[in-house]
Amino acid sequence: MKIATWNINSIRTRKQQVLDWLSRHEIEVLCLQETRVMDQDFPKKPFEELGYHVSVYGQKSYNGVAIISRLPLEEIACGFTPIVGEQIAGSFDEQKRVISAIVNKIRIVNLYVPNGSSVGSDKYDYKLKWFQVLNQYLKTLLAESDTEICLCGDLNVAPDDRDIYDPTGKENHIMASPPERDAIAQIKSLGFQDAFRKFNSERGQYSWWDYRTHAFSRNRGWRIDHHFLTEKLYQKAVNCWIDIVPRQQQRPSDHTPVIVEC
DNA sequence: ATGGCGAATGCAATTCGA
Repeated sequence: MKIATWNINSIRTRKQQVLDWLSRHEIEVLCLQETRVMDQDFPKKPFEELGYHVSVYGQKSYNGVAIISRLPLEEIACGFTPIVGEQIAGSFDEQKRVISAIVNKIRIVNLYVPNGSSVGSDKYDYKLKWFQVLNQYLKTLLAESDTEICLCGDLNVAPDDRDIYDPTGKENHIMASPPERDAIAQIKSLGFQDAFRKFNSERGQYSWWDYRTHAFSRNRGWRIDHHFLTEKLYQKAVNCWIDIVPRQQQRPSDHTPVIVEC
């Protein structure tokens, strides 16, 4: 089955592009980030008419995640709280960035990791603290069941220098600073592996390009959208790739879809 | 170093993203 992740930067603006893309590909599960609408405003109907089930967790203007699936979504969990409890989740669910469900016996965890603004800022602190809550969340999921996990989404971190068009100054750059990469390493140490790197070790393949400075036409991008898989699922995976076609279209999202097949 | 673009809000100009 193919599981895709795509930060679409507004479902209102990108609805038709997402529908077209789903119509042209055999995608079983699509994880969306930055839907940027409240749940009642998400256009579920056209996706349901294509034969998908839709589960959303959104808010006005910012953030927002959704899972779109051919098979029914089971054991849906919105936010950190249902998994880790209020004590650990604190106020982190005020921003709608986490949705999870079981599809075809695989637990899908769809994440929109905070961007962090710039190294040393308040938002950067928030990002690092958010990662600590995520760590507890994943530990709990792993301890509670032997279900394989596909963690995917806009992780807003480039795991290594191959994932950045120009790594100069990365120590102080958001999405590449050592504490952010440590957070990614911590997730991996729980038992996750980067699906994309199972099949491709070349540099220069990206999932996000800045709207400004003609970044896309010059391929000045970053690989920040990922699938991290638990061991058995990682072994099962047969391919993982980036589809740059949606980024080439008129009025695109600044991200493009990444797909894993397993 | 700064700003570049695009979306949301809401109707002009500001905030935010990465």
